[in-house]
Amino acid sequence: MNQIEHALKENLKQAVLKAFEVETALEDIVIEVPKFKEHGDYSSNIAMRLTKILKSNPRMIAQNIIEQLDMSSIEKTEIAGAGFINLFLKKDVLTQVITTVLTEDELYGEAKLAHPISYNVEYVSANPTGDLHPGHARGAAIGDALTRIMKKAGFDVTREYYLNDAGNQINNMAKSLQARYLQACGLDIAVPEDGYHGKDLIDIANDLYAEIKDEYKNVPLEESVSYFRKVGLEKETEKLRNDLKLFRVEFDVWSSEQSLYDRGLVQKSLDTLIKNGHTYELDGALWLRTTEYGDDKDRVLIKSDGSYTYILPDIAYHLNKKERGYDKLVNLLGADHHGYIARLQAAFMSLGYKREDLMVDIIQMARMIKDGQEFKLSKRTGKAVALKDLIDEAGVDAVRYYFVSKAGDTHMDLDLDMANSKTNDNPVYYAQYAHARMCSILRQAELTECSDYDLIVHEKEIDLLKLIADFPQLIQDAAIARQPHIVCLFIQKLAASFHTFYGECTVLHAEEKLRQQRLALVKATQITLRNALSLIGVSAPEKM
RNA sequence: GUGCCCGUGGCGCAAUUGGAUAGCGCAUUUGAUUCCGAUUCAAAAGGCUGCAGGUUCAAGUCCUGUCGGGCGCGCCA
Repeated sequence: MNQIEHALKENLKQAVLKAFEVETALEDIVIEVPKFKEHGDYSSNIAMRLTKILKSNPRMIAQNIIEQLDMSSIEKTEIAGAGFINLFLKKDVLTQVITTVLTEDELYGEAKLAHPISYNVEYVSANPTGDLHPGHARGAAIGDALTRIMKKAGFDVTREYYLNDAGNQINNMAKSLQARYLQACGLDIAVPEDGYHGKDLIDIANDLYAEIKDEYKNVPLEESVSYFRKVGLEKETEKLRNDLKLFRVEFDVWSSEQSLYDRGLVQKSLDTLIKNGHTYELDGALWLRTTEYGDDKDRVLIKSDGSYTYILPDIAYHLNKKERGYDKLVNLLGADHHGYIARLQAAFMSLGYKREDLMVDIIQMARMIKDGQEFKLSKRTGKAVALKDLIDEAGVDAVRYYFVSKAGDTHMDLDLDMANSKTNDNPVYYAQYAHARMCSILRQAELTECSDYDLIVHEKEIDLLKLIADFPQLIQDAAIARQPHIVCLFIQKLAASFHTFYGECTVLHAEEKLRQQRLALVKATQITLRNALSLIGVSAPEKM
């Protein structure tokens, strides 16, 4: 319906020009699908928006506009409410979408942009020090769906994971793994207080012991720690990749923090900040004047002992992303790090970049519910709920769908019992079942192309058509707003609309000509639903 | 103490980013299948959008205050 909407907007624009000799930008003409069918297939509030300029009452303006409309694709118009212009389309404008969908197939909904903006989208970026927890899982599901949607919308997207493989937390991980290894050797060594107490390190240590036995048992701790650092990093990173892959989440680029040091980029960004005059020395430390750009206090870059704080490599990382040529950077950040946004953005601007080129979206924490009780999710207590546990409990499809179906900035519960249910109360199965139903119908009949769809007139058929036709625009909306849950809402509506249609309109038992046209409609619905599900990374089974 | 996020029928969430009568699912009550997959459909009931002001043609949405919940507030990462 991109095309239909575009044509309507152009139509309205010309009508406004003819009626009032006022030039309006196409993007200022807003048309929408009304909540209520009685309000037409589309409606526009353009008359109300023009009241200020024209100093006239909106219904009068609306009247003048509709008199100038090109009616070739419009059945009728109405003025309603405070001055809405409601547009009712001719039937064949809607039915032609069937042909479009059947022709484009898996490409239906996809947009091609002549000059796409390039986006770098970073998400998850969990430290390689333990298992992924549900908060990471939510970020992974949303980030993956978002990037699929943005790509479908025609954006140039790179999916990126920032691997914090340097810094204190890695040393802590190394010492913790070292302790676990020595425990495996039979020694009574405690994991450091500020170390990582998760079960994953025990598993890695046991595997390691099986492999190398006592090789490092009697090596002085200071000497062997670098070994455990290296091995721990490798194993933890591998585990991250595998878990994410199991969750159908993959990245185009894995960026290493350590390599920022190795390539001198940390030093370079430090030099830039100093050169730009955004730093000062105090109490033997070097500070970044982030308050200059709205942070609530300045931040230390170099501690008085000469070592760097964590923010410095992060600054280098963002500099590096911009220097790789991306127009826009998007970060999906866990809500527990929201306090970090202001200083990151301030640092970004200190490098000379524009605030709007770094967009940070918060992914709220999620509570896991099982048997009516909450799972606690602490990575360091050793009693963590991991991504893998979730997959075992409810399956990849259900977990992904649940996370994506709620807006990222809302606090949500994931009820694992519901995610396991195979009935109407589970939106994933509801949509998948609809898809299987469509495939079942299509299996039982030969589909032939129809030259026109004159018999598609039933109210439920038209409802389906409108949804299908809206899909391309919906993808644009979801991509621009960075709100993948919009696609899930669409999936629910489409599935529900199909089930209703199914109840009221027989396909296989209809008279031959109608049967063919309805088959084509079912096929178009099936393609659209499948394409929508694939944007969420959820399978569209042909049988269940 | 201070900053950010969230308060929408019993529960979980929507609301086309300021638009028309606040929707959907679950749960509750009632109906529908000799027929394309009942993992389905139809219907009823359920609301002063936490509270109080304000902004305008129009507020769940924006502003101010207030109450409640979550998360931050290191020369940790």
